[in-house]
Amino acid sequence: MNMRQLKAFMAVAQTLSFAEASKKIFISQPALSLAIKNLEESVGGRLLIRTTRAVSLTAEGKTLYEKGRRLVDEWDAMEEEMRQLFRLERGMVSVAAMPSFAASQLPEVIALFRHKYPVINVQIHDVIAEETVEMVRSGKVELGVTFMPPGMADIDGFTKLARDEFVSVIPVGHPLSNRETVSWSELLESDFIALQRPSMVRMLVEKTLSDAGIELDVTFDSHQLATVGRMVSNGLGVSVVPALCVQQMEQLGAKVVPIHSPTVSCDLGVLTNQKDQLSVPAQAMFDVLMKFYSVNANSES
Amino acid sequence: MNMRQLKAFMAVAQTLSFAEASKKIFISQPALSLAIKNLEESVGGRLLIRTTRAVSLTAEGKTLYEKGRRLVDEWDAMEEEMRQLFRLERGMVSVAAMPSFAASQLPEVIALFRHKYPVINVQIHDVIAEETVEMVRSGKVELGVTFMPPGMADIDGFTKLARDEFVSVIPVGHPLSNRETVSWSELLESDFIALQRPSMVRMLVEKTLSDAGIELDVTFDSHQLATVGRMVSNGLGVSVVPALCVQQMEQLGAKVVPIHSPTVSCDLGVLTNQKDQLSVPAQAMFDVLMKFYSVNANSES
DNA sequence: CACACTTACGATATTCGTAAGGATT
DNA sequence: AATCCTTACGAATATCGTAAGTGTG
Repeated sequence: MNMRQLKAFMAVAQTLSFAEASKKIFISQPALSLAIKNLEESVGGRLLIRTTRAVSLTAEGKTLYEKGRRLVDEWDAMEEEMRQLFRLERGMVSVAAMPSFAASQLPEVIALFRHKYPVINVQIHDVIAEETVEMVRSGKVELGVTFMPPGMADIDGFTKLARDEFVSVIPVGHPLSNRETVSWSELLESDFIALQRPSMVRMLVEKTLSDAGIELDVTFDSHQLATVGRMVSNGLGVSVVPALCVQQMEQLGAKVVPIHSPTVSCDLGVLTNQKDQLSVPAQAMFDVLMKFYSVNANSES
Repeated sequence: MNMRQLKAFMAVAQTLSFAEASKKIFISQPALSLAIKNLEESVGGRLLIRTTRAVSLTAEGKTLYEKGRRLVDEWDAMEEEMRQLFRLERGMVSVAAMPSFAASQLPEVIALFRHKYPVINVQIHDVIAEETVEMVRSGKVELGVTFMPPGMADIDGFTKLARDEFVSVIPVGHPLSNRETVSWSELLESDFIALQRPSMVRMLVEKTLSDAGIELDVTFDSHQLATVGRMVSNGLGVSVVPALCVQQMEQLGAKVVPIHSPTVSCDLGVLTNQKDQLSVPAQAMFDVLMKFYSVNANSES
């Protein structure tokens, strides 16, 4: 007994005619006849009663028809679903991203992805950088977008998207707000607004400054980048954020100025769990991310 | 995609090894390899990740494994059930029988059937003769055992089992109780106990007597043959029943004596719905019935 | 080198379509 | 005679097993 035979039987059971059924399933009528014969031999008895003028089901045939209908439907649904999965006409991809990325570039990336694959669902986990790593490692998500801290650079499954140079965020009207660049020492003459720990951005800033022997005095801190931006634009002080967030900060009404001495920089990239191969939708999302940054890089050069 | 390929995939998914899986499903390992390859081509992408040392499932492979497990289980169950149906290792037969048969020979027949086919369930409908015919005609039961009234002899789907000559039932100690035979006129000198209408037995007795110009005066009547028998054995009167019921009447303590002038007789037989072929269990029951009566006929000759 | 999967290839089995046969209306 | 299913048979396709190939630990 095989699926072809069962489908042949179902077609005959529905039409009660070998001739019609054979057209329905696109085989010749003798081929159908043979398929039914073999099916009957396989199960050990008659399923159909053929008189020269009419075809009907035996009691056992009726049983098989009832059971078979569900099975064939499920089979076809499964087959179609598998094809859809590979054609990206169905499916889901789960992505974790650190807040500074989730709030800045990610919506654009998702819009691009969604435009290209309109029926693939995207599950975003907006979590701190450390948890992004953890979620990828544990398999809760397939992709994670985060900064790769310079120290732990040899985790495999990290693909660099771009190098990010941190920039200062300064209120409009502040003495430094129209400068081409500012130095840390100039910046720290104003009150400093930082992200609350634990935060990768906060950590990178602190580490760079402490390496350079500069002391950071944090006047205000907040969990949300948007709050930091708003505080700056209201003149409460200055801050430093990844270049990722330039647009966001400007929209919040603050000025953005590059910093030097020392620069704070970090690699932005995609994490994947190397022991699992990416699903088709995850690979597609990965490609969209890569393309997004390669296009951006080209436009900048 | 076909069932063989799916089963091959399930085996690999379970063992995570082509070599082991191939042993499990009794094909060579290259044949398995090819089956998986073809399955992957059919669905349009990779289901398994093969490194030289380990096999694992892709995300899509996991989906197929989950869906496929149910489907394969249901398939195997269906296949086995169909085979069991034809091997009479599963199934049911529904039989209608008129009360005089249901209460006399039927238990023996069922015991024989059950001994031969211990797992086939038997559904008995103990109904009056007219309803036996109706239940077969409407398909509620596959077989009906009843008398075929002489008038409507050309209903097809009737197979004669035996000719039944009605006998008189007489209390022990009654003047006629030790006779070889009795005539109707002798019998009707005593009070007559009959089955209540509607009853095929009652109808046959009345018809025969009225054809012979004999008037029947019914003193008592009852629905149940057992009650009639008990009433006779308690000396309330005499009755006439099908020869089928001889044993039952004797067990109830009455004497049974053949009658003549005129004899009442009728064909006992099996009704089937000619437009439906019998199911395997119904055919088996039919055969048991036929054998039961051919053996009985032989033993009497 | 050993192990595990893939590819190559000839043999076997299955399935197919065309043509002919048989039975019923 | 027309219709419908079955049988016959050669061709095409699929599947199989053996043997050789490939890549990794």
